[in-house]
Amino acid sequence: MTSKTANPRGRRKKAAGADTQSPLNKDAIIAAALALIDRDGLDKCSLRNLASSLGVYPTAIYWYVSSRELLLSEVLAKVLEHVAPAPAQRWQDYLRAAMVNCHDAVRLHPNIAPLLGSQLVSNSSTDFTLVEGVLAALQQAGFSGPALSGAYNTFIAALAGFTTLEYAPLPENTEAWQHQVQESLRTVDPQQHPTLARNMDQLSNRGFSLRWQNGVDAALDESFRFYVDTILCGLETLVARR
Amino acid sequence: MTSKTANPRGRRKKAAGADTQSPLNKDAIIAAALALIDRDGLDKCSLRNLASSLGVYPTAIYWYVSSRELLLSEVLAKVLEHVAPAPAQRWQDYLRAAMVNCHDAVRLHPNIAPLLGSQLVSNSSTDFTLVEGVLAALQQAGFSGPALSGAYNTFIAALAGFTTLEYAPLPENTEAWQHQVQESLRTVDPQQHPTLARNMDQLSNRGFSLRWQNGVDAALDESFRFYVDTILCGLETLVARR
DNA sequence: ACCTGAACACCGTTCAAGT
DNA sequence: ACCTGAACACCGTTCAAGT
Repeated sequence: MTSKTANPRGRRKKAAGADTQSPLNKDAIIAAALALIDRDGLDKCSLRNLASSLGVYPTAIYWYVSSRELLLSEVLAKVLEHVAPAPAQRWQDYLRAAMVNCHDAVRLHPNIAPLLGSQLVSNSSTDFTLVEGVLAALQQAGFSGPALSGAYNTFIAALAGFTTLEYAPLPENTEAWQHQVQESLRTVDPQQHPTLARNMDQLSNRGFSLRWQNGVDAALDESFRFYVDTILCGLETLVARR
Repeated sequence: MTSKTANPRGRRKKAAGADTQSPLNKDAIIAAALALIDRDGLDKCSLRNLASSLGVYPTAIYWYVSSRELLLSEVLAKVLEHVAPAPAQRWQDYLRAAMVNCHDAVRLHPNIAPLLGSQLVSNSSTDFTLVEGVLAALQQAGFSGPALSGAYNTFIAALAGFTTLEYAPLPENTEAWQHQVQESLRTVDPQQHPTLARNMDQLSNRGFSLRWQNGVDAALDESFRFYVDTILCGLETLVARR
């Protein structure tokens, strides 16, 4: 790699996998950050690595973005750009589509999963499309007043919950840690944990906290469908009780 | 503060809020880490700050703990130590108690919330008490085979989901950011987002992604009860359909 | 066995300076 | 307006050395 200071013309440096040397702008920074996250993971997306991939000095990024935290929240917003579904006849279809869209979006960029659990709250992108859509669907379902906000928070939590866990990064000790988990599952005491022992074949590497791979290597699509059904059935039943 | 190198006797240094100078051990390290997280937040819990609070050199901690990541997962395990409820007659009561216990545990240590979303998966503490209890409850409910693992993953995801979001850390710009959120809520277009506009008084600072405070300053207890009801109703309805 | 102390390879962010 | 370049105050982790 060439030295950073050996750049006498002041021209944009050419990094290894750098994109075009077009003028820097916010969208290009966000796109490059997402590419870096997809390739190397969330904590490898430092401002220094990001700047290097863009062929600029680290501090140049601060002209367009005020902090790493806000940059990452914009990356998440970009990933979730199109999760708000098209209007649907049945409110159940709208909510189901939102959950599936969110799941699909994160599956394409699994390394942003930790952001889903901690930044979805502070989205604030003034884009209330999904918020309005979910509220309208829940109101159509029959929720109003305090129950509407309860149902809304329930749904948003459900939207993030499963997917956050499914793609949560597992320890990097891929060698030792994986065998340790497998060993602890193999030595489960059937006296002490009978239900676990009896269903081990179904749960091994498929159940949360019983896995040594995450959703990238061991998808949980069947459980996700069950999860979506549970949320929608729960909302249906609750609204019928009023 | 006294210099770190001015410690000629080799005695334990006395830090500002340090505990007893008892011999270092894993439990003391975990307890000190949790105290530091409670006081200053998750990312202020560096090995260096932690060591300083224990009156030792940063690298001393590595004798007891192999990495910061595993230390934090042990801190989470300690916080969730007693979430597994006592056996209950009705499976619904067991699952509800587990969710309430988890919520209560995190409420006491809200700054660990991000760990809940990303480390609960890799618990691996060989403590399968909760896993077995949840599986037994779901089997008692009537789930078996693939549906059991679907129900299990659904419940674990539900266990972490709401609480993770409720206590997720919001941007530190408490001055500017809070007003920005409030302003964007005040200027919501009733034409474009009618349901949101009509229910703004219920949702302002109470709805996810419509808040400028997190669960510490603005609890969401009512929504949480709604959420628990939704999960349990959903599972009840799904099992009845089989 | 347990801890010190130096060192390595990083971080995010601020700020003055260039063009 | 936009970027460079140096600097500040940090990081996690490794490893040799002490006791």
